[in-house]
Amino acid sequence: MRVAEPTVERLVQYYRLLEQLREEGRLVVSSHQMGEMLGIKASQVRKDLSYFGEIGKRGVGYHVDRLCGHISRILASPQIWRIGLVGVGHLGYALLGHSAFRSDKFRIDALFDVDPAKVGQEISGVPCFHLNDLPEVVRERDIQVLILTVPASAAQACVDKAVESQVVKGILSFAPTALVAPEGMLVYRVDISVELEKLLFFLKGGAGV
Amino acid sequence: MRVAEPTVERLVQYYRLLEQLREEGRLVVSSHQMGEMLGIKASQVRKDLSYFGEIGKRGVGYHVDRLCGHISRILASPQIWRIGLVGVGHLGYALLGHSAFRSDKFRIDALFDVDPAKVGQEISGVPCFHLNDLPEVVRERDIQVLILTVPASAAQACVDKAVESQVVKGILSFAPTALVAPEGMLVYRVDISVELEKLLFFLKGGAGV
DNA sequence: TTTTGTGAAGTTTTTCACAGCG
DNA sequence: CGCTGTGAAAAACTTCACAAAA
Repeated sequence: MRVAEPTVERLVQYYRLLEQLREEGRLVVSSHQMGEMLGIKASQVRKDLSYFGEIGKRGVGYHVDRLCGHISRILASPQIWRIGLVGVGHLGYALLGHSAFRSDKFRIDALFDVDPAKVGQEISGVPCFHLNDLPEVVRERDIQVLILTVPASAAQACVDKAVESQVVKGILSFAPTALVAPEGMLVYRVDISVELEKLLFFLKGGAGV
Repeated sequence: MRVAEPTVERLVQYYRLLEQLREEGRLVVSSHQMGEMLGIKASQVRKDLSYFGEIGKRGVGYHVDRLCGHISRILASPQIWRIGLVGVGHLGYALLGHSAFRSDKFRIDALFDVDPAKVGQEISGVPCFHLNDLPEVVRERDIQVLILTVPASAAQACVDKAVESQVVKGILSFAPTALVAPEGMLVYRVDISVELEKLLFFLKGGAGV
C-alpha cells in the first residue's frame, strides 16, 4: 500500500515524540495528546496510524513502547545506507556534526570537494575525495545517497556526476536551485531561502504591498 | 485574495529562474519553458501567475523583465526585516554566510547564544548577546523574526523568550522538534532529519521491510 | 499559428462524525 | 464511559482542455 508523503513526514514526528515519552516513562498516550504536543489534529494522527493496522486500544489510547516499535519498523531500512556529502563548506561541515546525522540508519562514508586543501584529508574522520572522482568512489564504496551542500551554480554538475555513476539512487540537495534528474532518481530539496521567503511573505500578510 | 503556500513556494522559484534568464539576456519565456526548467507543469505555472492578473501575452509568452518585476512586487516586504539568529553553532555560523542570507529584504541584526566565549563578541560583524537578554535586545533593535539553530532541547525555551518579548512575530526553526507558539506567531520549520528520513523511506520503496 | 488565462474536472489530503470495541 | 478506527464529506491543490487573444 502506497503511503503518502505528508503521512511519512508526520510518522517521523510521532516517532520522535514517542521516544521522548518513553524516556519519561510514559506508558500510554492518546491521539489527542499526541496531536496537542505536535500541533496536529487528533483525527489526523489516528488516520495516519490506521494505515498500518489496529495499533491502539479503544477507550485507552496507544501503548507508547509498542507504537514506537511499530513506527520504527515502518520507517526501517533494509540496510545501513552509505551517504556521500558533496561540498564541505560551512553548511556541509555543520551537517556532519548535526544531530540529525547521528543515526544507525545511515552513515556519511565519503566527502567530496574541489578544494585542494580538503581533498585527500580526513574531516571529522571521513575521507575527502575530489568531485571528479565521485563516480568511481561511490561505486567502490557502495554509496547510494548523496547530500549536496554546494553552491547553486555547482549543484547540477553534481547531479550529473551522480547519474554517471549509475549507483546513486537518491539525493538530498540544500542548493537553492532546481535540478533535473532522470526518472528513477529521487531528489529531495531543502531550500532554506524559499522557507525564509515564505515566512516573510505570510508575516507581511500575503500578496501586495 | 489569499495566496496558497505551494504557490508562494513556486513564485520564489520562478523569480530565481527569471533573474537568471534576465542575466542571460533572454527577453521572453513561455510557461512551458519555465516549467521544463523547474520541473513544474506548464499549466501550474500559468495558474500561479494568473492569480495576479494577466501578465503574459497570448501567442508569445511572458516578458522576462516585466514578470520578474511583477513577482518581485508580490514578494516584496513593506520593510527591511531585522532578524535575530539564535544559536551560533556550526549550523548558525553556516547560515550567516549562506547565499540565502544575502538579501536586501532582511538582515541578521543580532546573534544569541549561551556560550560565554561568544557572548559579547562580534561574529561576522554581528554582535552576540546572551539568550537571557533576548526579550530586551529584540525590543531595542526592532527584531521581529528569529532563526533558531539551537539543539532540539533548547528550542522551546527560545520560543518562550520570543513570546515574552511581545515583538517577535515569526520564527524559522531548524531544530528537529515540534514547537508550541501562541496564535498569531508564525512558526516555520526546516527539519533536516525529517527530509532525510522521507528520502530514505521512499528510496527503499515505501512501508514494510 | 502560438501560447495565455481559466472554468471544470480530477486528485490528494484533511477533517468530520460516529459506529464499535475495550 | 472513553478513545480508536474509518467511511464519508470537505477542503486544498493540480491538471485538463479549450476559448480567446496576439
